[in-house]
Amino acid sequence: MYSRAMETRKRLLAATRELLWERGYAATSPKVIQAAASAGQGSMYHHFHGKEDLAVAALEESAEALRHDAQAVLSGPGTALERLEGYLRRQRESLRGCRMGRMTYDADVLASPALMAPVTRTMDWLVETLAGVVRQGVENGELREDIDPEALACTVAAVVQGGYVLARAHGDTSPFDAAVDGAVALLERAAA
Amino acid sequence: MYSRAMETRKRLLAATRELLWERGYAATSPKVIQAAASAGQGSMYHHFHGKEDLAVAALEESAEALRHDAQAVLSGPGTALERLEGYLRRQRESLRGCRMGRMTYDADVLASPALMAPVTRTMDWLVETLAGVVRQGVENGELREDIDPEALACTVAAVVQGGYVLARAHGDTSPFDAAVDGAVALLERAAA
DNA sequence: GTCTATAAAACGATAGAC
DNA sequence: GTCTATCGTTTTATAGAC
Repeated sequence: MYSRAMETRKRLLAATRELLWERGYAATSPKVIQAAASAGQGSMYHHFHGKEDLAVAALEESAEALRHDAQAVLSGPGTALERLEGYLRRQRESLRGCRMGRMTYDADVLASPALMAPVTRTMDWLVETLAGVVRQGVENGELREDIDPEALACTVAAVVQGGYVLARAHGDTSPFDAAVDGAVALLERAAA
Repeated sequence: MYSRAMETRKRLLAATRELLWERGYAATSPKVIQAAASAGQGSMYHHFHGKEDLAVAALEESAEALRHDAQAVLSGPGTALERLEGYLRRQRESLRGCRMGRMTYDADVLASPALMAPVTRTMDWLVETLAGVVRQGVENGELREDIDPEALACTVAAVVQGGYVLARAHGDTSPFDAAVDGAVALLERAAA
């Protein structure tokens, strides 16, 4: 899956990130990671202490990427409303779900503080960042004054996370897109 | 966990329903099901063809219960808006997540049409039922005419499913409650 | 740094006695 | 209907040669 042009350590991380997204932590065995990374068993245990250690490193990379992508939309140009809509509408592989959000339904992840840490940190950061955008909109007079920024931030983040679940249940991206359309329509009525 | 006053078959189903909710399918072994149901290995394989067969039966029971509960709120008394808010606000063990929704992140479930069927059917039913309530509200003149019932239904369902994910990521129910508060506030602005 | 061999445990299922 | 014994596989990790 990954060419040997990349260093073994990086190939292991890239393969793990992909497999964690696709199958979660518990369902991803060291063996399939090694196969996907074209690395032997010895290499994996040389570069990492074990499956958990490798997964934590991979999750932290994915968390960083997620924050980077969201940051680009949320602190980019445009009004607060435009940035919120941009976050909701930005291209997503909706059927694959959220790299972080999906971990909350993996029992092994829940049981490991080290694995949960990047998940909690990333989702908390996301909600706070969204709340900051809403707060700006309210202060600008762009959004109604009676809006609760923390609550609306959670709603927006939940629409995305829940949209993934609906799409995966349906086996098709359309429920994700519909959930976003509905949310955008509601948001536009919340303009001052 | 379950007293022997209940028949073995029912104890197996009750234990499986609980474990599927708590840990998902892949992470639930026949052994822990048997222990929780106070049933031997022989009993389990007498009453069911195997783990998958038992899980399908358990999921179908949980799906039925979920539809029953949602139906009670959504086709109960009150205006369309009151029923939608009732659905969003009704008591949920938000940290436990959704019995159906969580299955969409279990690789073994995704790979089995038999296990996916109740999940797909239930979520599709939920969205359609919510859309029916929205449609009534629009026809009543209770909700604005420019609302897309299918889209708003997906948004409402997504807020709940995503609220669970946020709550589990945060380790605390408050993001779920905040997401619902934000959604209710938006919905009230969509009144005609 | 990477390889192969090995190990202890857990998994899901089956066999056959009672 | 329920029990125990057993099977073949997979999992995660370690050992030790190269």
